[in-house]
Amino acid sequence: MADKTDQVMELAKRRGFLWPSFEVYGGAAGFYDYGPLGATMKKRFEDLWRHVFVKTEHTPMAEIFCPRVTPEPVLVASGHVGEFTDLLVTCLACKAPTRADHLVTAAGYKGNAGALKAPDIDAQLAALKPKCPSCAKAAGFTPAVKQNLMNATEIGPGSGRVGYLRPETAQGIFTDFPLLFRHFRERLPFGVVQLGGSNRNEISPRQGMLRLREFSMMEAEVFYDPGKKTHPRFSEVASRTATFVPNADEKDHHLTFGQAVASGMVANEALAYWLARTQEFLLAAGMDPKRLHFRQHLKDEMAHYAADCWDAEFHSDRYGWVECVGIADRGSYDLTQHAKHSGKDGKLNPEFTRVIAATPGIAFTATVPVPAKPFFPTLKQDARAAEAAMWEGSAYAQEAARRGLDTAKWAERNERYLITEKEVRREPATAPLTVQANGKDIIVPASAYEIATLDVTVQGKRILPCVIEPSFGVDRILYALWEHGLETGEKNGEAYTRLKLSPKVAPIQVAILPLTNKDGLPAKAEEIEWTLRAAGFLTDNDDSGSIGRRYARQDEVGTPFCVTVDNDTLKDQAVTVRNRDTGAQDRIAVRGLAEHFRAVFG
RNA sequence: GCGCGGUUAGUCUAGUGGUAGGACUGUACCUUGCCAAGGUACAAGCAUGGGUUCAAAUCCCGUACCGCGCACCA
Repeated sequence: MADKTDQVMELAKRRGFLWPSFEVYGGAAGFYDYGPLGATMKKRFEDLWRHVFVKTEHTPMAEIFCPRVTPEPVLVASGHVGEFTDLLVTCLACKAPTRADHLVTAAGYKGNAGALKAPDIDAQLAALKPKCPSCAKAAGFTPAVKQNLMNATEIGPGSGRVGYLRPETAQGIFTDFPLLFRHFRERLPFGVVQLGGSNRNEISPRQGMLRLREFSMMEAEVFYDPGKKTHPRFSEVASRTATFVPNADEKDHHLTFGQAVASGMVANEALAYWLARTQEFLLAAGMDPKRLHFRQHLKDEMAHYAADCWDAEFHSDRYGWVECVGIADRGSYDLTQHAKHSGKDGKLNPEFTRVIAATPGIAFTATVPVPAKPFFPTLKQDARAAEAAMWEGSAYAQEAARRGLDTAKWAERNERYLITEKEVRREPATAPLTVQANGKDIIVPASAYEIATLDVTVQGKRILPCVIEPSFGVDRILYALWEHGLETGEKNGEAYTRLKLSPKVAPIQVAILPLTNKDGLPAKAEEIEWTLRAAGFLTDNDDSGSIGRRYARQDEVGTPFCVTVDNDTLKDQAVTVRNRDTGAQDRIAVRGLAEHFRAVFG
């Protein structure tokens, strides 16, 4: 009993969309080749994504391309080196490495050894005293160490510099952030996208296209001022509707994106905007709207740094709801990590903390008590603490705090305003001042301090931008388009398959079919085909078998239009254009054919 | 990683130890003149390694790959 997945995979393999990689050598789990039609469709699909997320996006957007081989420190900072791990021990006698959980299980441990932490593994090994599978001696093992599950490699021969194939494309964008910020002329927001391959050495690749060891991603990292997670064009998407599954009740809510923000279901406007754009893209690519929803991560599923996270999920007959896009408000987590790890002496790398323009109109004037000449000799060891207390208790400091300005020059903050303080006046104090410092009241005599009046101007704010990340799994979505597009039924009592691919991603846009192989029709068909190719269309030319058979072939690979060349064509210079979905036929002049299709394909 | 099931042409499938069969697809020619018509011919297969046996697609063991469950899972 072939279910939809079987039908899709059978069709994909038979017609050149998708092939198991390296099959003549026995294959390799978790890898697929895109065949001629699949590769073309993938390319069109990615170009459609660029159209939505770069070309027609009002936020300034740019595409970059980074290497897949990534030096270890980058992935230490991102947390991947610490996360993708298994435990490994080494035999003290023969130095052969073994996976610790296997060893423990083989020695009789009941339960899930894979869930044991390193100290538990060590304890089990000490108790069970297993033999080394390599040398058969029970000589003991080294303590368990974490073995990373990323695909490791070397950078340079024998240099010992460790690298990994990246598990996501995002890190290249984050590490380039200082350069990108400059490229965008130091203004937020802006977005950077990357399309490319990533690798995860999955323990157990499963479910066809849904869990691969090498896969393609399309990721956008959109950087925002943390205080301004809005989008100027939100009104254009606010009235569109979608199905939301919030973590509060895990039920379907049919709402507009505007309502989802207003009700607080989606954390902020910018995030909701990217959800809407994601929906727009997926529907344009051909996903079934009834089989698409947005599911909010459960509270324990959400990473601790994520302010909010929604997955776009498509519904598959066999697999149920499948995540294919993750849209996360990642806060400033990634930039913070890279700022910390690439910084010196434990300080944030200033390359990652960015000065942005100030909000106008927050300059003010206020007074602050400042030490006069006798201050230090008078107060002696309490002087430093008293000075700080005077500053903190001043009208100036209180006004600054009220306005959210951080005036503490020594503060290690991710976010602070850059201010200039200009002293406009200084007057002698008229009364003693009492401050609390070092756990006691300290009286500062009037002779020991003066009153300074400061003009304060906010020049800008030093921040770590936060980021909203729409991250697309290419292979999963392509699978969804095949499954959602697949239409099986009967035609004249025979099984009939139609693949209703969106014209925007179909690998063949127009098939040219000479009605017969006589009377110069094939030559005419070829001439017409080349006209269309020259106009930029993806075409196929099929003169084999009956016309019905050829329509069926094209329907099966999702070709939206067939052009039939008949004997009349030679006389009237017109062809029949047949619509895949409706079967409708139009007579179109050859001369205007390219223009006709240009209009149809948009 | 553990467990269960599977692997025969491009695809689907028959085949309980004795020459691997069919359907569909494909290609060529004839035919056909707008929705998988017909004829003729051709091409194409037992995942892999070992074992048992006079003889293995078939029985046994290992491996790879595929699917499912469990485990794992930015």
